[in-house]
Amino acid sequence: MSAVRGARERARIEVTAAIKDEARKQLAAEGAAKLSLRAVARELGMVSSALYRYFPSRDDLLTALIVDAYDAVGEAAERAAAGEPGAGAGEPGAGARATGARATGLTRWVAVACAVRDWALAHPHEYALIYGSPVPGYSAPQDTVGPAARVGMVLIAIVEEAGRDEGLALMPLPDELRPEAERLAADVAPGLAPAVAAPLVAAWAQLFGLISFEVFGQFNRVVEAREVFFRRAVTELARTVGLLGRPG
Amino acid sequence: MSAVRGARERARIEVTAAIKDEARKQLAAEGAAKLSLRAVARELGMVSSALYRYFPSRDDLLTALIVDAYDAVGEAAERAAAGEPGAGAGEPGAGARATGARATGLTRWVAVACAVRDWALAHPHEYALIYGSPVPGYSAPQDTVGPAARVGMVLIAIVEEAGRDEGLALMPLPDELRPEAERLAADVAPGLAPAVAAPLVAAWAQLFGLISFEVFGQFNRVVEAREVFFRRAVTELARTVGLLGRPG
DNA sequence: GTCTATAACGAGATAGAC
DNA sequence: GTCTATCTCGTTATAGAC
Repeated sequence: MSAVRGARERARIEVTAAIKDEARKQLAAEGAAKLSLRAVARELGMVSSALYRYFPSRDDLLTALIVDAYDAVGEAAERAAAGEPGAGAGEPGAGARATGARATGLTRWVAVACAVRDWALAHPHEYALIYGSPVPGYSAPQDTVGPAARVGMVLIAIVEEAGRDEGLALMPLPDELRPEAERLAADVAPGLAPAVAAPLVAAWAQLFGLISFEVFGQFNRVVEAREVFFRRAVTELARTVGLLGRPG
Repeated sequence: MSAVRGARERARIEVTAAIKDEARKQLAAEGAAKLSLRAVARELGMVSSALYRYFPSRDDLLTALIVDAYDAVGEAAERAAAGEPGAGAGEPGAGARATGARATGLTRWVAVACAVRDWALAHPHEYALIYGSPVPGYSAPQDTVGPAARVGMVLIAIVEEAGRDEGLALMPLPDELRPEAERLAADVAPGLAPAVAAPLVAAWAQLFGLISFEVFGQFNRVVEAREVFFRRAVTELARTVGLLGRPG
């Protein structure tokens, strides 16, 4: 009985994964707006109504893809922040680990930025799904806000820790921004100094501006040495959130 | 005879404009991926084959919409840089004109950023068309690169002029970025110092990162006081391209 | 209970004959 | 330009296999 349920659940998980994989293929080929349950079913050799056992509607399938994408980029960011390898040139502590020293806030910041960029370049269509134009007629449910926040949380944690361990070199918070900064800090990261909340959100948006321009082709015929350019830009970005120092 | 041709040409211009207007409506309703010549024709009371006398293909209609959008945001940026009103809170020289003084580089920079943001918020679907996810199956022809460059050219001109009139306070150009910066400066703005080219392109991308996050909904439940936050962020951004000073 | 298949609905796109 | 026959789509109801 429990073995049967185990087998059923395993089968269910496998079919669910197959549906999402096929849907991701269509995402790449036709775009999110044209994602079609029938086409997915056809390609899988199923009948369209069978898909409704796994996803109650087309929008629910889209939501699952969006959550998966946010989770994938969030996990890449978390691994990079923790100093795990895999991102290649981006991981922090490549030199510091040898000497036993902890990676600095700046190094971790750049590592996370590079990890997010690497993921985006490797999965441009999933990146477009979450950071590109909204899908017409689709409105994201509450389920997406947690996964969507993961990358931002990683950046917050880096700056928070660096503030404790190394101190931050911040611009003074302008008066006109004080109420917003205090609300933001309280809302999103209790314990974060209001003076760092506003620059941090700005740097977060600006980081994805750099990545979006590269992934969406705005850098064609403009920027050629993209990785070195990106590393330089996000290092300067780190300075605006108070993370000082020059890269090694 | 020439009067007849004049009337014909006037009619052609009017119909072309009507087609593009209807196409823009569909852009808003269904997204660029589902833009269909047939639906546009139906809505205009024409037959689909008649549209082909105005646009040889769906992609040509898309290209026209893209060029129009780049031109519209480019013109908004150029007007703001020239100190023309219309953007509301953003125009430079509001105080300086009264005293007869020229707007500073920083003031003009912020004015351009605000004008681009205002345009984007007023035309979110056209903004998505040019700065959002690429349209699947569509590849932009050469005709779009000129209009696409207009906003960037405005930013370059502001920094160039400020460099002549006020001087710039720049970070030193790192060696690893020197070849790219020199190529970029030579390619895109002869006469621009290589040390400013790289930060300028980065600031350009980051500016659109701020706007995209706002237009695409990433700031929902995160940033509430969006205009004051935006003005602050782009002012700080101006500092990274050597435009110094605090806003008035 | 869990799944798949058949059939159907209303709406819309599409291709081709006329 | 028009009309029609044939596709697609999301979604539901229903019946039967395991």
